[in-house]
Amino acid sequence: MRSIPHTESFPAHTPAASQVFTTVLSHGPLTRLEVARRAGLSAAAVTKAVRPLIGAGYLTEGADEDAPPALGRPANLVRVDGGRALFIGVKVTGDEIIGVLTDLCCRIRVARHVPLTDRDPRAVLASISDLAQELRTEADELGIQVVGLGLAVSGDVDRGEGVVRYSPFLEWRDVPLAELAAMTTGLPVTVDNDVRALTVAEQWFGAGAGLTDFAVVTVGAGIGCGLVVHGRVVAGAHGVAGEIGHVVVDPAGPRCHCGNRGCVEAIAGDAAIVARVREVTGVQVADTLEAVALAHRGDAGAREVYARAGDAIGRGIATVANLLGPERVIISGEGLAAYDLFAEQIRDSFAEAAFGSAARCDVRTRPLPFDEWARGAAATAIQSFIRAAD
Amino acid sequence: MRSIPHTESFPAHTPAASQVFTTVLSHGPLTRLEVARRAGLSAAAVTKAVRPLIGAGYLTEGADEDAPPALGRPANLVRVDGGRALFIGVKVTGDEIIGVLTDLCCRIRVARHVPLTDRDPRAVLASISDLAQELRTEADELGIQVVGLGLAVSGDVDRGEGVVRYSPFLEWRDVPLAELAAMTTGLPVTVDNDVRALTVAEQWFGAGAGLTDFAVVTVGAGIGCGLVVHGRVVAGAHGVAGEIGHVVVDPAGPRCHCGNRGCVEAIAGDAAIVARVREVTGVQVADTLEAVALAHRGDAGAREVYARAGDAIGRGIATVANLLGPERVIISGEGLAAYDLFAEQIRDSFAEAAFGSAARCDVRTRPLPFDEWARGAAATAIQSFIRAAD
DNA sequence: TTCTTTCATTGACGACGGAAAAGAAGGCAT
DNA sequence: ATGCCTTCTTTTCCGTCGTCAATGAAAGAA
Repeated sequence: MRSIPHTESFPAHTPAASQVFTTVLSHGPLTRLEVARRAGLSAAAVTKAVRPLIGAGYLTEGADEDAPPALGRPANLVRVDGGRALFIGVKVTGDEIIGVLTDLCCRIRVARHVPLTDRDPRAVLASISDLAQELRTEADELGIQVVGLGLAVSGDVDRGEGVVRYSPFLEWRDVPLAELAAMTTGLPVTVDNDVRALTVAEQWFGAGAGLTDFAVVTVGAGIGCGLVVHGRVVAGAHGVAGEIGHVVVDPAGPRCHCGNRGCVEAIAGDAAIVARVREVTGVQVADTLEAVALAHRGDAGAREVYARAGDAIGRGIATVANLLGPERVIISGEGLAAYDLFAEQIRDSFAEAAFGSAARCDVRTRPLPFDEWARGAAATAIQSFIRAAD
Repeated sequence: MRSIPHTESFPAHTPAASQVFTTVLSHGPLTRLEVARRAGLSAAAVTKAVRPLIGAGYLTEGADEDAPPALGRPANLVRVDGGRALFIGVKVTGDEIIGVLTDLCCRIRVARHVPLTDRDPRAVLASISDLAQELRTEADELGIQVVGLGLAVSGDVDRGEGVVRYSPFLEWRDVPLAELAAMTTGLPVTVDNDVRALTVAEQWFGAGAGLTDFAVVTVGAGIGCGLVVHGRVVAGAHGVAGEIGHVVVDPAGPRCHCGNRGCVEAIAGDAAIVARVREVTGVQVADTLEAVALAHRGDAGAREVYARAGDAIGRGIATVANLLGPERVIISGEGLAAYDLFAEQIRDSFAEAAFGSAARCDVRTRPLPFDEWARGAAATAIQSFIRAAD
């Protein structure tokens, strides 16, 4: 979180105002009274907090058209005007960067992706700037100002300082990305870990809205996990948290790139699945798509590999549930394309390995469009924008 | 947390006052300025918060006798007057109850334990009442009032409601223990899970003081874990949290009473160790004491069993570290008597299984006197006493 | 029309914490 | 000794925030 340039500031100067706004943001149109109830404030406080926000155009007011006629004065719903401001979210991977233009409600307006050929910070920065500029042009056409840029990078990221401490995929160490991007784009920049960014998006705009304790598990090339405890995203004292991918579920399992054996990722990560399918079936599948196709054609060996992956993921989730007791676990990720192949096994293994009431945790899935990661980045930018007032 | 009877109330009506008091409580005597710095308040606010607390006798003021003479006006240290109020903490196990009388600084003044023959809630309640009465007599002799009672029970406990939802060892279900104990003792009663209570004690008075993210791991008959994330003890949405004992570290391991294989507890719990030592060595050791003795005499088989237990615990801790990235892990428990037997293996396995920077987590041990569990219960009572003002 | 119900607003009020300045209590230098 | 300096502490003033309780507004119901 760093905001050198001044674009536009959010008029929520009090804790109550912030709380009111985020309540409306996460829980759709609400009456002022309902907002008060949810935010634990008095109705008067809400009225006062809402006024300047409506004045500045961030909130709008309107009756609920299709509401059943009820007794008493009709309610006036307060909602966020998504079109009041735009944000850019960019996810940087090892070989491409994905950018989205979202509104204040984190709805994607435009999505773009460009390949990345050079991982040098300066080259990546240039690509980010170009993409951001392109999206700003789109924003200009909509006639709405872009007021924040969020960047999501995998690895150890210090959001507070805006520094990428270490990113294995990009081979970066201590890159002050927020500062650099702020200089080239002139926007307030927020940098965060990709999984945490996705978790923020779920917390504010997704299946985690309103929950104080939940987990997001991403299945794909790597297996990641974002945790929300006591209503806040867990960052870890040393920058590491949510490393469900490197939880060991079988000490006798295959070796992982982290040096251990039987990590979840070493069994259920894309590379592991492809390698194992080749090994078991003898078919030289090139990637997950082919592996999935093989399994879908009914190949017993391939299906077995997916079942084992599901088992590993289910055990990993059970471990999270046993330790933290979240209300919900949201499974997402590119790997979800193969979800039918391991869904059952995930549930079975989870139910088996979850201890006592931990099994009551609501495990659900959520499709992950290719631009969802970038949307997560935008969500962090929105978060910073709203909190910048503090 | 429930306080039907009115004994005495704590005069901290503002958030700042609470924060100031807990800061002084956790960080020993401090100057007002230092308190302000640590609590994130202005010096003026501290002065104002401290006055009524001194007036009510909870805080005292005094110069630091053995301080090196420094420039400027000498500092006036503020400290908690431990003798201002007493608390009773009781840990209820399946076969005995342990009670302690502590002061406001959670220093143990008197400790007692009595065997428990009947696990029926009424019988247990009677024993608790008797023990509490006995300790109150001691308190009367000291001329200090007892202002709170804390009860620690293993299992699923709802602290907010003061209800023991389910305790396997006691075979209790939905026992409104706080209400019952409040009626018979006339004291405000706090009921909490035993491991969480111990964690509260560490957070306020032990190795967790000042940390916002740490874990307490208890090694003994069971393997438990208390977690503090974002400065608050994790309770779990469904009452379950910190079940490190049922994290599976080896799917091919021995069967656990929970139904799975290779849980940490099934490898490193007291019963598991005794059983395994018998199996490996052929010596029919009766309990952990004999098993430890055998290992200390150099029996290779027994030592191997302990090493394996250490490995399981180390892996379990690594899992916690990978998921939450705590600043510190505090290992404690009755099993610590055998610590020399598995310490090395815990460290090795932790270092091996911890991912990246998670290994930087400070893993330390802390001896656990027999009455420490009860002290944890007292700590929760102290916490409730201070917070009751809110 | 008037009452009832529910939602929303207003204005007075009190509490809380911060800023800044003054005060207090010592050492140190001249 | 006297005054200055440093550091800790207190005081006073003030702005902010959020609640309370009363009032207003907008419907349907009697």
